[in-house]
Amino acid sequence: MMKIRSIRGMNDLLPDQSPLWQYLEETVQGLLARYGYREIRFPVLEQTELFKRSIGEVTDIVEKEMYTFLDRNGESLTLRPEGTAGCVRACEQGGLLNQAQRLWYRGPMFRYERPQKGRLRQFHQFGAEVFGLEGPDVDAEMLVMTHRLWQELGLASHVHLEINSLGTADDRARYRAALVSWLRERSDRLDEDSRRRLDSNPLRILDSKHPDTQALLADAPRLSQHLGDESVEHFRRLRALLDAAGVDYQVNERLVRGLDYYGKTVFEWVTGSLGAQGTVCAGGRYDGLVEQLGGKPTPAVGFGLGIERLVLLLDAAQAVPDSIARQVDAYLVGVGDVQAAVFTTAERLRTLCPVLRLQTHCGGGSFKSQMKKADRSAAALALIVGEDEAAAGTVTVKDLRGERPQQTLPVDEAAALINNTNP
RNA sequence: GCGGUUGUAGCUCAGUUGGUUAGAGCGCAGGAUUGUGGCUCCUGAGGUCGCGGGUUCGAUCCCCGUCAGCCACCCCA
Repeated sequence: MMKIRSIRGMNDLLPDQSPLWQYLEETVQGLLARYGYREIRFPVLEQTELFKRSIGEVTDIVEKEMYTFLDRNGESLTLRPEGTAGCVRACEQGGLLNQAQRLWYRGPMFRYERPQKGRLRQFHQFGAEVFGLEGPDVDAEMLVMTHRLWQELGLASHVHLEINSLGTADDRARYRAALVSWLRERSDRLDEDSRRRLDSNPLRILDSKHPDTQALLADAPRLSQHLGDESVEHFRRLRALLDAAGVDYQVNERLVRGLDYYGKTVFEWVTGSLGAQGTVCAGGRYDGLVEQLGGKPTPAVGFGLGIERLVLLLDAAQAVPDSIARQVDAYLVGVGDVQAAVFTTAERLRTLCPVLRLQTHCGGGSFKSQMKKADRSAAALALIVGEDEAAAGTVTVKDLRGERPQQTLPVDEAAALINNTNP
């Protein structure tokens, strides 16, 4: 019989990897909480229309990368390709947008793409969104916060920040017209993909990887010269705040981002250590989106952070903390016919040592093999209950990693010892 | 959707210019050591050589197809 495999690009997280994910998730969540962000959860599945209206009809995400299918009643549904649209929908529906909100979420996103390093069909993101604040102070706060994250994760030397301003919708429309007419006169020098984008999404031509196209663009009209006073001032103040906070950045005029709803501030944290998919965290301002989805005009900024990419980067940067290797603090073994005593001892210890991660050996086997398992578990302590201990109500505490001598103590005293010595 | 590359043990990989029982290291299980793990030594389990077809006396090896993984393009976190 044919074995069933997981769907392409949808990976399992096996237990050897999950401690690293937990470490990362706890670090990020802790940081968000320290900046006053609150968690929001919303479905993985939404009406297709939501994504078409927010991401943009002619973006690649909507055109060819969405997991879309018909529900039993004929309604078109889509597995979320990103979080912002659903977050806005949920906030609007939940009546949250009549005041400022700092929110975060985490979970799987889905895009029908060819998998490669750092890119999966089901991938996982943290998202943070702020509503009701015009910035640029919150824009800067987000960058200061993510900057702190890299420091806490030990990745500060592996990422750099690129920022740009896309201006207001009007600024962009004027620039788009100027760029398109300029490029059209030289369309014979454009690569095929870029020529196609002339009609669909001309700004994306700016960050084409094609060398000839990049060379051509050197003389093209510049977005920065089409920004209105408001956008220029917003960007200037953002840079001043970053300077004051000591956050290094590069202004990248070619940084345009792929989703239609961005305007004014856009940014990417990029690493060179991950191959072709070097963007680890990216986002920007989207002041028009809430209104576009039927709400009141509401300024907003947000970013997404790719968990898989961050896990890869932690490995590449050798920034995985040693502490996650130990998932069990103590391993309790039983010698002889002492099963009842094993359980009562273990339960007593779990009551008296509430933070102790205590694994009891099950499945029998020789004392020697049980000790071997205790060692392999990476536990710091082996706890031994033999016939003698069972009869006396004691337990033997053996330090597997350090120099402390082995001791046989009444269970309550052993618990006190463990509480005093175990981290 | 296009291109490149790789599929041999749980993992990392040897191997055969086509020839009997396909190997190693790590891991796993047991033992040397009947209440003490790690180090050492011994033993053992574990393989449709991705799948299907073809050539051949004979294919893990050669040919064709197919599937999957990886990397890259496009795009994005």
